[in-house]
Amino acid sequence: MSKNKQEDIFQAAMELFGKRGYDGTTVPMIADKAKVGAGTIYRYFENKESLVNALFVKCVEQFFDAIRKDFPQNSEVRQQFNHIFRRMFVFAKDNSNALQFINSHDEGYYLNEKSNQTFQDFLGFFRNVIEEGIDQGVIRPLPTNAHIAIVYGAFGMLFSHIQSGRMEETPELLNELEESLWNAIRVN
Amino acid sequence: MSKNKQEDIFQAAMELFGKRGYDGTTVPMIADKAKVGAGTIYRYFENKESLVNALFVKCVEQFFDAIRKDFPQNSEVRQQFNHIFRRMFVFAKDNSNALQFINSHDEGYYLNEKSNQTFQDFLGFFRNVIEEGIDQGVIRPLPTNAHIAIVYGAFGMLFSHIQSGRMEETPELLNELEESLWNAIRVN
DNA sequence: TAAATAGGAATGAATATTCATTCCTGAAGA
DNA sequence: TCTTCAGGAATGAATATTCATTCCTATTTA
Repeated sequence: MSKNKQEDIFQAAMELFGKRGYDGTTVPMIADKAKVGAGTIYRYFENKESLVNALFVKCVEQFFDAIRKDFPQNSEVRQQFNHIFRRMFVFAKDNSNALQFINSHDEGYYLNEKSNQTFQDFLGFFRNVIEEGIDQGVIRPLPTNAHIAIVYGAFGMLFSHIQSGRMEETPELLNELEESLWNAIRVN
Repeated sequence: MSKNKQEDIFQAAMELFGKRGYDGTTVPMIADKAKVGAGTIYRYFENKESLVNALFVKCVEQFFDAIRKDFPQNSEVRQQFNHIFRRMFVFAKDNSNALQFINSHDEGYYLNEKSNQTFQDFLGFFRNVIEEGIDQGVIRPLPTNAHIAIVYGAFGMLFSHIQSGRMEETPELLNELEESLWNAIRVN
């Protein structure tokens, strides 16, 4: 029997929300998977919406921290890009449920102000790196959001293909993918 | 008063599913928006799941047709890429609801065999072009799914940014984006 | 033993689906 | 030409089910 029920609920909700979506997941489903009573969930969260928001913030912050940790603030932009790219895939491998949950919920109508802000802050980190790159003339002078969409959008679908087994993740492939995406945003 | 109720139902469902997801959309919501009685929906579709599947197949086929039409079968791969890229954005502009619906439902647990197959056939079209490009030595020799994920994944998030107004679509930007994505997949 | 925690059956609201009825349209009859 | 009528289409209230949330009891902890 687990000691930390809140964490059990988070894990169960993350998996179910990630696979079936927010509205496709019922509270009793979460309770079953977490091996707690349905009522117990309401001891830890005010309601289903609070749960999904708390979980979203938690997951995005984990992802954000994983990327920020040891970030080479004073290195070349190319090196910073390498850091971000690698950390994204490491996080994806270690926390595939979290990532699947984030990617399928970041536009949910049930997300509150804090959740949306947290996600914006996360993307803001990429924004800074890209703007720095544009200023230095190493990244193409396009709207920052365009570069973010290319890199993060591609990453999302790459992850989904790896996750589902339609593609195999190897160190060599990762090297190639990093170069592909860098080629997309760099000046020639 | 509209003449074609089935089409009214399709349109309403497409918008609502696209914005709120399958489980977040109720049948009465669809009926209201389509301006038909709730029961009428069941004269045209066996149930909610049949509706979402019929709609998914219809939308993907429309998207597929829009891209296949006038496809330059005998041109260079670079030219074929140009064709696909442009058609995707034209379709996105003219059918934003359809595209939003497709992109948010292509992994839904409620999709049946036919829906999944239709989507795979659609991606298969890209696959052929990319494989041809790899054979000719103009596209990098990576798994085809990797290239598809990069291009289609990036496209999906670019569309989402344009759609929501976070980015403005201009002819110049489109030219740049096409080049960015081609740079991602081409050999250097 | 008192207080806090957990459980899960009970509840009421919301939802998908059904169905008895009404509404239209166009043909038949006067 | 006007009226009647048949049958398919449409409706939305009614039903059966599912769901989020509550609440009372049992269990654990201090």
